[in-house]
Amino acid sequence: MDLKRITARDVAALAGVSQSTVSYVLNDTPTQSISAATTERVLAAAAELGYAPSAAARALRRGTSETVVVLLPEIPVGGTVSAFLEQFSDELEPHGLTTVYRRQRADRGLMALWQELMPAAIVNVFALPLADVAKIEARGIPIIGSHLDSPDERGLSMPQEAIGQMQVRHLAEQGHVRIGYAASVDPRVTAFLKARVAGAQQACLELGLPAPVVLDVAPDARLAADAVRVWRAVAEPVTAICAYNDEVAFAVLAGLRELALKVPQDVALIGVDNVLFALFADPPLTSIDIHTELLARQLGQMVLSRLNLGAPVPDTQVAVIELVPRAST
Amino acid sequence: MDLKRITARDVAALAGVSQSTVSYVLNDTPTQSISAATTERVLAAAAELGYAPSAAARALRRGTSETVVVLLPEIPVGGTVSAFLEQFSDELEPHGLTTVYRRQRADRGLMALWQELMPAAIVNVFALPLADVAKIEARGIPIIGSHLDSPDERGLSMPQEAIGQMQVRHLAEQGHVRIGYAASVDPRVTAFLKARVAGAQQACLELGLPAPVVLDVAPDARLAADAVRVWRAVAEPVTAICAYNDEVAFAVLAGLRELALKVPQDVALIGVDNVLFALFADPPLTSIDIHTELLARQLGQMVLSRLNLGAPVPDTQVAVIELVPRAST
DNA sequence: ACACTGCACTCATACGAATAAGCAAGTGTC
DNA sequence: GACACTTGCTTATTCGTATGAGTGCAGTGT
Repeated sequence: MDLKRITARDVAALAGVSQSTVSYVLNDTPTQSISAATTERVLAAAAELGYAPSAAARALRRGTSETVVVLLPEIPVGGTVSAFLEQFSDELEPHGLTTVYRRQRADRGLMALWQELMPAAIVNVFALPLADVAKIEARGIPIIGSHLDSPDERGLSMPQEAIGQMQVRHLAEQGHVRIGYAASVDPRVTAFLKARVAGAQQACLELGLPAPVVLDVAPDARLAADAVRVWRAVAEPVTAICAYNDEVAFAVLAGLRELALKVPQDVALIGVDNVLFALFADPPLTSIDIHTELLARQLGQMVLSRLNLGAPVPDTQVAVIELVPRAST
Repeated sequence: MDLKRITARDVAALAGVSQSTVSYVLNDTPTQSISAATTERVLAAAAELGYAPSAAARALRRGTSETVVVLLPEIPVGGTVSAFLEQFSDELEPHGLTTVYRRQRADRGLMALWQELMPAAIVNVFALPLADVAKIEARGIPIIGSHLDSPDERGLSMPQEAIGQMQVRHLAEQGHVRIGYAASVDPRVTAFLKARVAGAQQACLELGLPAPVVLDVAPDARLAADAVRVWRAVAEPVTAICAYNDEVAFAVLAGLRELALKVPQDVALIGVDNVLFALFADPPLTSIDIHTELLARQLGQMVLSRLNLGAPVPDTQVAVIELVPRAST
């Protein structure tokens, strides 16, 4: 069988040097100087044999792998988040880092994960046990993330509040006063929902508007129509609705259509995510575009800089969300 | 520093046995019998110390890791596919397998990947160099996948042709004869597009209908309207349109709206993916639901059975696509 | 009393790469 | 010409686990 693992020793034999030399050459070890001639011979031999170092052996020896673990909540995530994750892994790939997604099981703690995978870094999107975080960071493994519910958040904060604020501000600019908020009933997004609602409330407060009327809107046209009736039934009816995202906005739109309300004349509507479908809604749906590629780059840079693989992250906060005004407002 | 790696030797010391015994107990090694008392002591010690075996050391020793690599085409994928991938990794996780996604770079071949990661299995969604496949499978590493363009496909075949067929058959049942096909202009999906169009053509042939009129539809309402004009301009105008997916269908819908054509009276429309938005379209959009969770389970079972971790896959082909009829047809 | 067969362990080694330590040859210094 | 110092390598060891090859001991057969 011609299929044998090609090791550094094979490369060494072909190049006529020792295995150590191969390692020094391929890693460009700064503490060891190697002549140009030898370097070239080793590289040629490695290329000829198609040598690829074993990730396992390297990880074992170094005590840390080239893996970045992203800890996800137990519940699956959709569209925007998965696009973000994909782009994030694209950021790390050029630096030889492999991204691994892990649903954090309740029974296995952070320490077990560290021992098992020896990750180069850990990225989290929810709060972690602080004691474990401290221990692991003491070991030199950066933990980067957005602690949605922790006040002392370092690392990336997805601008959830800013989204709600931007929605309300846009509607206020159009002259709306009584604003409704269409909440998602999906339990997996409650953390995001809370933050966005809070942002909307804050913006109303700042602008001197009455607090937004928050109603749940299930993905069903008839139920959405019921919600719309509630918004319209009060003395000073709601004239503009912020939806948690474009899906909810579409449900509201269907509800409005059922009640023969005109958009935006009777009620204005704004979503979040700027999905392609928003462009083709009737009327086209105003939305908030979340630039996941920027967020991903930012998070990627944070990880890389903490691993000394990239430039330090500039402090400048780029605008990662953008209003996309269309006919629905 | 209280943060030291906990090794099998630590567990052994606490349980009063040798490191080998710990390994035998934890792996339930069939060739070695261990008394019940010792087993219990070891397990207790491991639990107390929070021991987790090092994936790297295990992979190095065994020559194969607990990683399943999914090879993706160079170009990013969206919605349905990423849902599928997520569900796929959920299938493998309970068996201790970690799923890793890799964009296959042109310069690094299969062999390099194998050497680097020593995967337990490889899953591919496009054709691979057959020579490398043979070599790696000879090494006992299953390669499972759908070779979209290879005739001898084993493993999973996403039923792309069946999708086009199902669309046409449904429209034919409604009495439509002249059928249009709205193609996506996105170059990253050409492989899927071709297969779906082929399925539609085949169905037309079988049903004795004229071949479908295939037109590109860019994500733009005006351009979509242009396409609709073409479909309607001929002597026997198209009365029903299959869209590549729901996004394209929405664009077509916007084009139809622009031309004040009634759906489904003037033109019927059917999409693919059954996104939530389809439910809220005006009129609600008939679509094809792809049961990604079933596909993912099927592929997961294939992998597990090839790794002798699960029951052999039953031959029964479950229906992974389903027509969701709504008002648009 | 003897070898003989499991049983339940321990010992020692290998996986492949990284790296500390060693070492020969050359280079410069006074 | 003896000294340290640098360059360019090699040798030996280590990471943590799995596993083949023993080893001691209780029980069984003759």
